Amino acid sequence: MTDARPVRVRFAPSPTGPLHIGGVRTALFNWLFARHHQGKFILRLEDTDQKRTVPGSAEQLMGALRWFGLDYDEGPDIGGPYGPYVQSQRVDLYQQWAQWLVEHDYAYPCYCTPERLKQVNEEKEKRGEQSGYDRHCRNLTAEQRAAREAEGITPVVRFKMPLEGETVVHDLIRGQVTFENALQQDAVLLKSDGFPTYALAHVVDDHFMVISHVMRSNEWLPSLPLHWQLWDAVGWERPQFAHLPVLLNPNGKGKLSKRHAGFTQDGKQVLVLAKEFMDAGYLPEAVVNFLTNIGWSIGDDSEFFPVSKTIELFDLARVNPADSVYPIEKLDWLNGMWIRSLENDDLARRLRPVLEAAGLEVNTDVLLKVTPLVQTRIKTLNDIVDMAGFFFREEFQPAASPDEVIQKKMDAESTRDALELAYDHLAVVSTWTHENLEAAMRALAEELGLKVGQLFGSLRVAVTGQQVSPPLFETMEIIGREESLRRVKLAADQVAAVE
RNA sequence: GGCCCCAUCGUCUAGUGGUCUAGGACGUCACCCUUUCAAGGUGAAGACAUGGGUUCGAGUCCCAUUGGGGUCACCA
Repeated sequence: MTDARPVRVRFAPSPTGPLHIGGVRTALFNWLFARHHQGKFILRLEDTDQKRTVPGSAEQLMGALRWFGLDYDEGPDIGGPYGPYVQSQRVDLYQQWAQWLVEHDYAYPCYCTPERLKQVNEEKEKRGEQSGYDRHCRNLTAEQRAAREAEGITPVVRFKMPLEGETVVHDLIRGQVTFENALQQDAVLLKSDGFPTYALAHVVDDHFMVISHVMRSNEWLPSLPLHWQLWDAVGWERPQFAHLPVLLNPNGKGKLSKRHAGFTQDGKQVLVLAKEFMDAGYLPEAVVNFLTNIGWSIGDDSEFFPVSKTIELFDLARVNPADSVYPIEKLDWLNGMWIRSLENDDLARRLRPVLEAAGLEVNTDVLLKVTPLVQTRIKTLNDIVDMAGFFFREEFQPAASPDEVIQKKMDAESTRDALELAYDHLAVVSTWTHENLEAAMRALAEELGLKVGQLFGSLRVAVTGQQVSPPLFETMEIIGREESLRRVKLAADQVAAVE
């Protein structure tokens, strides 16, 4: 890159609803690029469509970016030297430049009604021609314009696309792309409500905000010739462009969307919204790590690494131009990797709100002891509720059925006997440590001619109420002698009832 | 349909003309470890879409075909 301008990139979403994971990815790549080059990452809100703007979504969006660690240097809520960073607050600027374009014959007012536009299209279709505006108002005389104005029609402003030749654009990821001008449209720049369209607004803003690189999803590539010509018309120095590959639906069809995402093989719903990832118990580090491995690779075969490493090595040249189905199954793996990499108190700190949200009362001492036990066993933070919620429940919930206590090749009677003997042996264990407990129970299993799996299995269900749990004796150690014994007794009685 | 982009295991990817009988990861399967479940260890199956060129030599370059995606708004 020979561009000497300081790196300034932006993420420019429109606050029209919840943030999509694809948006997070676009933001992430911009952020990585900025951080790698010690440049600035800017957040700009593109709220020029009054009808679609939904209140509160801007705040949610900013919250999500922060949750993912994508801090911006300039933005709506923090300001900056080139503000305001909300397009609805810059309408005068766009109108001024729309006016300038008209005065310099790069654009023209168009008085056509939506009805006429629709009619033109239908007729063209009937004749088998390409659809599109017929440029009816492009060559109106001053008198004709005056007449329309006199009728009280508020025009839109359309760009005068060159009628001949071609526009050769340059994309950092794909190289040169050539478009035929005759096939382009005279796009609307300023709507009749006085607000600009994306084409005008982003060019004006990118210029006045001194944006050096425009990195956006490749859905924008087809409109690049229009933007390219617009930059030429106003005569400003163009930023460099990079059109990022998009995320595709895992179920095969189309770009990733809430509507069509579907379910994975194991029946889990495919997550699409940023908030869904936040709520599902994923670590921001894991989601960021996950996203960096799609369409970009670090180059050395590793896939689990901190974002600091990504910043260090991030390079647009390594961005894969092909779209990709997002490998959602890797997220669980990466999340597990990240969970296992956390220090105990850090993991405990993140686990606490999950337990509290499930209505459990969290004792810090217990949590700190439970955390290492679940660390290799949970894929998401939320998994702790099912795996170890019993540590924090007010009242013990025994297994739903005594059948769960009874292990294979055993019956109610032998199980009850084993449990009662276990009770006696546990009651006299010298010091209540998991080592002592395990030694005592192994001895008992041998004495009874049971496999450890049989005895331990019954005890596990007795003590935890679950077939799957953290290691049995560590669990009993945390629960304590009295409560453990009570539960063993309870299970023995429960089994006895079916004899 | 027009235009544009893209094309390596099921999926994410490495691969920038010879080191590719194509490497890694997730997932899957098997075995080991093991008190359940995980984690961990070992191993297995699994891909250059097709057809033409260019070249001494092509996964890598060119063309076509096929397939996929995007886009054709007074939405971004």
